Amino acid sequence: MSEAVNISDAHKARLQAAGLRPTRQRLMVCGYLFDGKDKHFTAEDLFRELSRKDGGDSLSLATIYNTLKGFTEAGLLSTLSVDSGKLYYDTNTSHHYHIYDAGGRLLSDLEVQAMEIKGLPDVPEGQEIDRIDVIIRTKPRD
Amino acid sequence: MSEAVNISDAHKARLQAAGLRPTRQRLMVCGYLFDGKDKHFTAEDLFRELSRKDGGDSLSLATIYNTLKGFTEAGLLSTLSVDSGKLYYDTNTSHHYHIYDAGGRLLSDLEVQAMEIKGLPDVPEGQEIDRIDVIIRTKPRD
DNA sequence: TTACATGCAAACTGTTTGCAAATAT
DNA sequence: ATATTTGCAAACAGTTTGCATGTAA
Repeated sequence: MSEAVNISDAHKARLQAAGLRPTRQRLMVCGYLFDGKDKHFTAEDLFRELSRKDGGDSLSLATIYNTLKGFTEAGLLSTLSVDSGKLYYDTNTSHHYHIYDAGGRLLSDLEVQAMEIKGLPDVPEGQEIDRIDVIIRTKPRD
Repeated sequence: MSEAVNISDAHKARLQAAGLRPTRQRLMVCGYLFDGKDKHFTAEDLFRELSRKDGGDSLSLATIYNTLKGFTEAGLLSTLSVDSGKLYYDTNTSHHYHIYDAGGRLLSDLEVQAMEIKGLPDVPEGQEIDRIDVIIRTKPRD
């Protein structure tokens, strides 16, 4: 029965730990994003999702953009560009790969440790590998 | 001495084979793109590059966009999104991977056959792998 | 001479920003 | 009381499009 309070407290703590003030808007975003399931979405997706809640309280699109940017800088989200044109956010901030069904616009995570990439190239002098992005793109079987 | 004519003829043939009329603008683009070296560039990059030729003749930015789109649909170019926000074109249309130095904004090709990806996941029912995009992102060594 | 390509400007999408009002500390 | 955050509208980047003019076949 005190469930809601506890979840809300967890979000508040998460924000504070990240150095972000727990505003109503940020808590709304947390409430939607951090429910245990990994999510992939654009700013527009999140805006639509939060707007259609009948509660009446909402947030502006500009705040969505600012919030997502802040969360990303604070390490609460990661970003991904599958599309060029729009930026995808991912609640999974660990290093992982993706599989993308362009038709269904469906993006899922793949564990790095399930896959192995052999034959990595030498990187230029003074450089090192930051990370490796892998996107497996699928299409309907002919 | 007839070198220039031959190259120009090759571009003309390439366009015609792709079902595209060899206009002055498309030939200019070919002249810059297909010189044997693989190139990675944005529409803006190409526009700047072709604009600064002192010849005087030039092309509009809209034509650059239309031309690049047409070339891509005709299979003369491939595209790539490293950045989200802008679309990169690649003169290498075979299946290959990339290595990207975000600092220097430098993109290079990697041979698919030099690398091997093990542990590919099962794809959803009725789907098959279209292609796999790999981008190795490098950064200065700490 | 006809279908297609070009160039310009205007439209459009995704994202950022300036600033006054609201809110967290 | 002070520093941040919000929301709006305006600005911005990258890209596409409508339409009159120009060009290839």
